[in-house]
This record gives sequence, structure tokens and C-alpha cells, in this order.
Amino acid sequence: MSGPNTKQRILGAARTLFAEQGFPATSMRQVTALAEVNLAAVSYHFGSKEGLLRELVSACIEPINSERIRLLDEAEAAAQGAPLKLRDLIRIFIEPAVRELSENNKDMPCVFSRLHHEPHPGVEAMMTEILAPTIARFIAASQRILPHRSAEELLIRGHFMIGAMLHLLDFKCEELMPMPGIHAATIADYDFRLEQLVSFCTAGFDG
Amino acid sequence: MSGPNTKQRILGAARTLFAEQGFPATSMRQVTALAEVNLAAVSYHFGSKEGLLRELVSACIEPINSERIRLLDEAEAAAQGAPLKLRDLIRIFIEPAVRELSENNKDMPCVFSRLHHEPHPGVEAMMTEILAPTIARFIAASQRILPHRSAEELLIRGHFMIGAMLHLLDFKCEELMPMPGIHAATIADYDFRLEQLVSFCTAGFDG
DNA sequence: AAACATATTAAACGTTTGTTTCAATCGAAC
DNA sequence: GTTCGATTGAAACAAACGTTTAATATGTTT
Repeated sequence: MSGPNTKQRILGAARTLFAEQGFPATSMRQVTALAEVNLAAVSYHFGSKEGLLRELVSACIEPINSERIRLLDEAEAAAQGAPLKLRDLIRIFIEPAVRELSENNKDMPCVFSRLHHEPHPGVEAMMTEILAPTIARFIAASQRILPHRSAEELLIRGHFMIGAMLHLLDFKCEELMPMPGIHAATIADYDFRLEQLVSFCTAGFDG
Repeated sequence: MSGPNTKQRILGAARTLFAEQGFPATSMRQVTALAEVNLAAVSYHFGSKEGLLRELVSACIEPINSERIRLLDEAEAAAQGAPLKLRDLIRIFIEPAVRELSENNKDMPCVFSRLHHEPHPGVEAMMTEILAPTIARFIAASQRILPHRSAEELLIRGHFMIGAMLHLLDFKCEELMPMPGIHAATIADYDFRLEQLVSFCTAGFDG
């Protein structure tokens, strides 16, 4: 029994728990208990714990990534061969990920961030496989904007941008916030975060 | 028997394995096998698996952190009350961590990075406890340098800097590198990485 | 109504986990 | 040389792990 869609419930519970505890520390019994389904349902629907992870990974990454491609296609078509503005390019890369933070499930970006750092070999390969075309296009576009910078400089700065973005996605406002003179609500605001990150990376890329 | 110093061997093995696989995915049997010591030695010397983690955390963080404090004291004394240069302040924060990458055990920065993202509650508390004074001083110093920026802006940009730095520390050159026209040796060079990161963050902080 | 693939259940599978036990061994102080 | 605390060794502990099994229920097709 257990509700109309067992598979979706498992995915939802896994998303929450993987975000909170990480993949290796989360047991299938925790997942199925939270999803209120039978333990064997994971093996039945996903084959294994790793199969569940792989399906969750694509569900997390694919939408963000294809939105990036879509925005990039759109912007490059509108530019008609001219280089994009650096700030626009960076926003195209960052905004789809940060937007998940405010719109959809708030666990998703946290999983997204954690997966980037997950030492699990299958996940690493999957991430790079999905992200490689996007990164290649991003580097190419940035080379047209900043022709005086070497490919190595742009690549490593792209990595800095990803690191800053992931750290923001994984950022719980409650943690480091007992600081004097800090208005927590300001930092919690998604638009503030997004604009700050875009500004930081835009300046950093050409700095 | 098992060598002159069982405790050190366990710490070394744990550092390697935690860096490769993360804390939850690493078993005590793996650690003691690599360290070539008896399984019970972990409980004897560290009380528990978590005790081992906690001791490893301080061993990883403390030297980096106290070096930051030392450099900051030194620079502020030399400045005689005048604000530091932004680039110098950022270098003070970044260089001690990146230097571990080139000088000491190459696993250490990877653990350091991974610990920042470890959802383990005890570790999170420990990290913030150790890092809080340093971050507070860094924010205060940056406020003197960039008085036109709000405390919220500086705090969140400090977070971006930490994210970029951690992502660099966790960065394995072999992973994303099969890219056309990229000279891998350039990116592998620690001085190149450090200078790029300092430039990126310096520009980003005031961008 | 009978047959069917699909889905869910409860129970158990064999392993592996972190930790403990207790005897054996070590290294110095007396 | 003996005593004593500190350390190591081999073995076992209960608990939790991912996965599998066989039986039951469900809903659709003949």
C-alpha cells in the first residue's frame, strides 16, 4: 500500500536524508522509515542503494544543467556572434543552481553540493559526465569575453566559482551566524546571496 | 609491537583514508590494517572512532589556523594601526591552507576540505569553534579595509572565499583535465594555484 | 472468473560495523 | 629479578548494514 507512488516517496526521503547526513552515513532503513514504505522497495525499484543514489543524482543535476544550456543557447543567439557580457555568462551558470534554493525543495541544492564532494567513485564519474559539456561551453564563452586570459587561468577560476557556489548552496544560515552586528535576515535572502555571488565571481574572473 | 608509535600510525592511516573515502565510509578495520596495528588500538588510544576523528580534526586545523593568527598579528603590528592591503589580508587567510598542499602530507588539505562539508554534528561544532576567532578577526580587518561594504556583504564574501579555497584544496588535477588546449602542469603548480586564488578573491571581495 | 505481471509485505540472509573482553607482553622502577 | 602500569594481541560481542527470499496483495488483461 503505502501511498500512491512508492518510488517518489523513496526519492524524496533519500533527498532529505542524503542532504542531512550524506550518502554513506544514511541507511536504507532510515530512508524507508521516513518514506513509510517497506525496506525491500528500494531494491525492487532501484536495484540497490547505489542505484537509488544514481537516480537521485540525475534528478538533482539534470534540471539545473539543462537550464544552463538553455539560457546559454538563448543568450548566444541573442548576441548574434558577439561575446556575451561576463556578468551575464556567470549569472547563467550560477542562477539555475541558486534558484533551486529558493523555489523547489530546499534539500536539493544541499545534495547537489554534497555530491560534488562525495568521494564515491561512481558519483564522481556521473557528475563529470553530466557537467562536462556545460563546463566546456562555459570556458569557450569566457575565452571569447576575456581573450587576454589563458585557458588555464579561466579553467581554474571557473573552479573557484564552482567552489564558491557550492559552499553557498551548502550554507546553513544558523551555523556561523552568532556574530555581532550581522543582520541574519539579509544573508538568508536568496536574491541577496545570488547578487553577491554573481558580483564576487564577475570581479574575480577578471581580477 | 607494530612500530614505535601506534598512535601516530593510526592518525596517518586515518588521514589517508578519510581523505580518500570520507569519514563515514571508512571502517576502523581499514584504518588499522593500513596502519598495521591491532584493531583494539583505536579504542584504546582514542576511545572511539569519533574520538579519532576529533583528534585528527584538531591536528589538521590547528596548525593552519594558528599560522593565520600569527601572520595576522605580524602584519597588523607592522601596519601600526593602518588598514592592511586587501590582497595581503586575503593571502594571510589562504596561504597557510594552500601551503599544506605543497609542503606537508598531500592528504591533509583534502581532509581539511572534506571536513568542512562533513555533516557530522560533532565535527561541525568543532570546526566552527576552532575557526570562529580567526573568522571574526578576518571580518574585522576587512571592514577596516573596505568600510563602504556592509558587514553582511563582507561575511558572505568571506564564505565565497572559503568555498573557492576548499574546492581548490579538494581539487584532483586528473579529474576534469581531459580538456583540449589545457596545459595540465600549469594548473598542477601550487604557486600558480595560490596566486590565481588570491587574485580571484581579492578582486571578488571588492567587486 | 481465471490468469497475469506488477507491487508490497514480513522475515531472514550473510556480512560488516564499532566496541569490548581478557590474557599476553612490554618497559621501566624498585 | 620482581612488580606494576601501560600497551598490544586474538577473539568475540551485539547491533546494524544492504540485500534476498517467498508469500501475499493489487490491478489489469484475457
